[in-house]
Amino acid sequence: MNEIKKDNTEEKILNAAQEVFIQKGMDGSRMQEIADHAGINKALLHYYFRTKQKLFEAIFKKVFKHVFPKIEMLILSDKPLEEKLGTFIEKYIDVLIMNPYLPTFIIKEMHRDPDFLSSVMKSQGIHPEKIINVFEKEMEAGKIRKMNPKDLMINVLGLCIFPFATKPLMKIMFFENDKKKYNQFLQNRKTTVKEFVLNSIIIGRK
Amino acid sequence: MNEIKKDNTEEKILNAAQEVFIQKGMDGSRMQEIADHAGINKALLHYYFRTKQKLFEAIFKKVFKHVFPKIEMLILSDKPLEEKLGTFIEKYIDVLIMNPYLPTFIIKEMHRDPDFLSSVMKSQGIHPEKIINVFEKEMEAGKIRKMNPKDLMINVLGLCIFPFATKPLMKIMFFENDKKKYNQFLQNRKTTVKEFVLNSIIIGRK
DNA sequence: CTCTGGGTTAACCATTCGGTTAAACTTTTT
DNA sequence: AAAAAGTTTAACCGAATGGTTAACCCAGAG
Repeated sequence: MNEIKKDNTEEKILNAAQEVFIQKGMDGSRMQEIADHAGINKALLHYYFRTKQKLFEAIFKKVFKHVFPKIEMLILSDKPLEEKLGTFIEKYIDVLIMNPYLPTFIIKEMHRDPDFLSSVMKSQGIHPEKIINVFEKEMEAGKIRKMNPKDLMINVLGLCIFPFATKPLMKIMFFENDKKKYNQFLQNRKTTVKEFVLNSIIIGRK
Repeated sequence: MNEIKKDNTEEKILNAAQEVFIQKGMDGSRMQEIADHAGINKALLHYYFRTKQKLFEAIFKKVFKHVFPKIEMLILSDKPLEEKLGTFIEKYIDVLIMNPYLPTFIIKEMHRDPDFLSSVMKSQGIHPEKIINVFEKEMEAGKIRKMNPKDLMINVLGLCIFPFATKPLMKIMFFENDKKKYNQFLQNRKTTVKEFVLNSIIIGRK
């Protein structure tokens, strides 16, 4: 019983905290609101996670992993680059469609406490060099246009993430605040971003 | 004297508020900190701008204009699209280099209060349709690849803005936290983004 | 010279918020 | 069944925060 109950409460707290923190950020969130959301007493929050800071860090670490999914396998596989990049873009946009507030949350909080971001990244072991190496090899082999591979990576990430990070603006500017139109646009992005990137980097495409 | 003094104080407040708000956001900023920054008393802040909300709105409106610079003239001029897009990207990245915290600020606050964003946009009279029309004409004329012009606009904006919005992450991931390397990268972006976009959309380029 | 009125300040107020305490309740151990 | 250990709650605390008040300062008008 103990186990089940404990897990249950801790999980309820984590879910509630994630929802509130992601929507309002560390500064905008209140412990009371998280407690209400989890259907428990505020003191219980402090019982499980002593301070707001500790609770927030738990959430941030948990959420951060989603932003850097296990893409390495994909990119490091032995399929042709065109295919690898294409599937990455599709899968990644799918992840973002499922977690649309994630980019904004990370962007907000990485500026608030860059040192913490730094420590989280170290503990996660993120190695862009591997992917960069793949790009470089393809360039040397004349498969794709020569460019700074860091630019390429950043461009792909930016094209995927940007519409999510700026959702309210996009919705107003381009889609008359229509949720459906905007969501359809995001779905299409899986194709359009792929096309845009591949057209740019694949030599002699079409 | 009165005039000078008043303008002076109001300006000092606006400058201080802008600096603090942009770095810490509405939620993370304290009226006391803004007062200290402006070298005045906290009560004086409330004397000039009755509430934190009103002060914040003044800053947001002021700052928002920078994000949507007067690009229309540029895009609507009669130069070839290639040149127009190129100069836009250069000028816009220059604006961002001068105001690097701007994108994060806007992203943060547009999520906190989308209705306010909406009202600000209406009052500013932003018309992406004009630019979209230009793109559509060029596509019909066979000058650039056919695609959703909204995607094109969003891609260009995203490629420009993304590295600024994610500065701490970028610095750690790609530039060993080295400010100079990162700044050099941003400078180069003016060229690399231009190349990336034009390679993708100009038919038969190179 | 004094009176007026905007600009400025110190002191204060009410509320909110993160965090603590002590007691009650529940489950596990002995 | 009693003690021990773990979980949950109501009540409370001190600091921080947005906002107010009342008085002060001082330039310009009469």
